[in-house]
Amino acid sequence: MNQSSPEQIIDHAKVQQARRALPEQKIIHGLAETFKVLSNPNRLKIIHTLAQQEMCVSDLAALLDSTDSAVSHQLRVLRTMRLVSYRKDGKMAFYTLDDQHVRQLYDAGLNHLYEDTHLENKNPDAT
Amino acid sequence: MNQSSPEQIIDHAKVQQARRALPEQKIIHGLAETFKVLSNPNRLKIIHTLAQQEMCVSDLAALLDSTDSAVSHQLRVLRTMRLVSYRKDGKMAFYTLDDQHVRQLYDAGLNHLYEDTHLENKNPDAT
DNA sequence: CAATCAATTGAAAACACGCTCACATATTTA
DNA sequence: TAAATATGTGAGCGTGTTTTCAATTGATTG
Repeated sequence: MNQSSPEQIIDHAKVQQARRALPEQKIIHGLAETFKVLSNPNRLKIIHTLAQQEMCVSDLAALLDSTDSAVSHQLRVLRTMRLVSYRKDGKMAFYTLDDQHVRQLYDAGLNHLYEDTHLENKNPDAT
Repeated sequence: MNQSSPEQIIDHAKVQQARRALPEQKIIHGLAETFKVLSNPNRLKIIHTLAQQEMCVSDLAALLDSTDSAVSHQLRVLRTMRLVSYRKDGKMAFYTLDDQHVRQLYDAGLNHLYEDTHLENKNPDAT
């Protein structure tokens, strides 16, 4: 926080009105968290892929041209946020996307980007 | 990139199919950029506020309980991404949101978060 | 013109992120 | 049981992001 604020407010009424219009801190922070998880290319690819099918760690690593370890770390992030779930089969772990609202945000982002970029949507993933 | 990948692929066909299903790098990176700008609480508040009304730098600083300088730096980020525009009036600068698609993503995020919060607060504990 | 004020800027500090590396764990196979 | 395999984890390193701080710019005011 900023205890010492010698900053000059220009329009008190406007600031107060805007303050009332803001969502609570809890909501804003949750929202930032949600968008942050979508702000990394490799996590986006994981989300995109696991939205369509389950996949094990080493195949994801191959897909992302990354290492098992790096992918495992990312999956832990997604697990902690309860965005993915997995089933164990022997020594392997098959992950799937387990959060509909993140998927919808991902799709919304994709659609807007395609509109803006004037590209054709080459991804018939409207399941 | 990862040139030396001694990692073992389990299901070649699945990896290849998933690779074809991925959007191009350019799209994925743009998407990550878009979400990244929404991944910071103060930027979210700025976006929320400027979507409703114009506001000058020092009032935004008061609203966010931050400093003029910090806010100015954030506004530069948003300006660079062409998400906000501003008009100068004397020594003051009044900013407004100038990107409809980021606003829609913000709203989509908010809606989903509210939905989720309402749903998950229902605790079916009493059986 | 000097003082004041809103805003901006550059550099550095403070902090957060993502990867690698080495090792641990658990399961299967020889 | 020993070796191999798939995954998970903690520490540490390089990098990027956000804030702070001091200084600057440009516009107003006394």
